[in-house]
Amino acid sequence: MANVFEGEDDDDRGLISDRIRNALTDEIAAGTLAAGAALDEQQLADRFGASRTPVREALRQLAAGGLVELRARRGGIVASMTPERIMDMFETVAEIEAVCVRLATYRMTPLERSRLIELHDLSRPIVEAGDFDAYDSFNRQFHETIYHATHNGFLAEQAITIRNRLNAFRRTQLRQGERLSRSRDEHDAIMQAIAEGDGEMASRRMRAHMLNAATSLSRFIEAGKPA
Amino acid sequence: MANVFEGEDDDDRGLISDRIRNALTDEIAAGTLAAGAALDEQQLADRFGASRTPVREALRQLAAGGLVELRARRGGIVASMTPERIMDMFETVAEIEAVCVRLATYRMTPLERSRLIELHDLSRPIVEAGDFDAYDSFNRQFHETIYHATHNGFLAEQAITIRNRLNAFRRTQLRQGERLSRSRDEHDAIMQAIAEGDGEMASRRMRAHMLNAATSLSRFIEAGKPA
DNA sequence: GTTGCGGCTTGCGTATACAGAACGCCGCCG
DNA sequence: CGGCGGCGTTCTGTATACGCAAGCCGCAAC
Repeated sequence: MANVFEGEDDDDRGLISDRIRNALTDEIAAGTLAAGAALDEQQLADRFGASRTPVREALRQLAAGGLVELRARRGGIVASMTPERIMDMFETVAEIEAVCVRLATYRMTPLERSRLIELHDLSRPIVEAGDFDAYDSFNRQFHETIYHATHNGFLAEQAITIRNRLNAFRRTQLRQGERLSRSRDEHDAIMQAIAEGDGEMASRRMRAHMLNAATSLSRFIEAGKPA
Repeated sequence: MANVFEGEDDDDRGLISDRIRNALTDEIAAGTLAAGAALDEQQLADRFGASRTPVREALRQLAAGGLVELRARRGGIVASMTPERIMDMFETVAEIEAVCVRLATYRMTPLERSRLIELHDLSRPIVEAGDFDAYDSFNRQFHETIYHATHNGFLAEQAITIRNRLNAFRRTQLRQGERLSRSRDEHDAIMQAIAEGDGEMASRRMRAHMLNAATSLSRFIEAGKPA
């Protein structure tokens, strides 16, 4: 959304502040940095071999993203991501996706529609091969295509932003082949509703689809870490 | 949302970077700083009698809020808020509000329900008196009460954030008494749907309510400035 | 006349330095 | 023995300095 980064997702290249931000994001998501942990600027600067300035920028960006909390003159701490909060985020993204697919159903151009169908067809061999990484990539494309088909740039940005935020906590991805084919089946049902021009139906199915994915993950979260 | 500031809304006090941020926010919203205007860090630092460091922090925060755009090594410009983009924002907030009221209908506690009814009743004398400022304040409370009644903290934060973003461009508020009573009537219809426990109905009515307010404003925006 | 190259200028990204506020600790007093 | 106040440390907030990358303009060559 707001932050316009170059095409870089690789580290080790580009702005140091971005590298620090990415590293901290990973560590927070991985739980290496526990919730509530104090984030000392000087300390982080030393760790990354940089000065405090880029560390500060990284912290500000993370604060904007909700990963850290900044108290005036008392430094930053890792935001506490309770299981409840993560579930709230899942529900929110599910609702937003539901809105997106409803609007997209009514507004997508024939070109966008064929592009989506093409994408969806492409996912069949991926599921059959059980290629998780490929499916993840496809899945992202699939949903983002829907975002853009709303023809509402702002809404699309919001959806992508929240989705990315959530992805930070999704490293423990589902690696069950079963979930893969179920996901595709759900996509299929959504596609059908879109084809029939029934936005409301597509919306309900999308919401269910997202919540299914969420509850599959929730077990890990519940069992994983209390905070 | 993410940025936790002290209770301060007054300027002239507290962190300099916050003062700069507030000042720039006001100027951008007021149109003093036109869309696309270059934001030179040194220049701004001189204007505010500060150094570049707090200016940078302010710009980063504004970028996170979407008010300015930062291109790497090419400085910042005021984000171009086209009428289309503002309408997109209105539609997005309308959809999110619709989601909120649906969830709230199904989840609100009796206490929250009575609180909302109480609030709604309070708005009648305000409308009759034609007190725009008071209605604005009430309206904010009304909607935020609904957000919180979703019992989804994250969703509530998102709703408030987007609503606040939009408010920056709402200085040309509607000052028509007619709109006031229409707004209250629409609230009334929403309340009725909530009372009947019909979340879908409440959702549709909320969406219509928000879009009504948006189209009322759009004339000003269209007529006002092209960018 | 047009196009490509090279130096110059501007301003961002980062580093370092200084001042003030918050927290902890120790000693003193009740 | 416990509470309170002063002092020191530590870390944030801000200021200043430096290097480099990108844009721009002019000149020269074709």
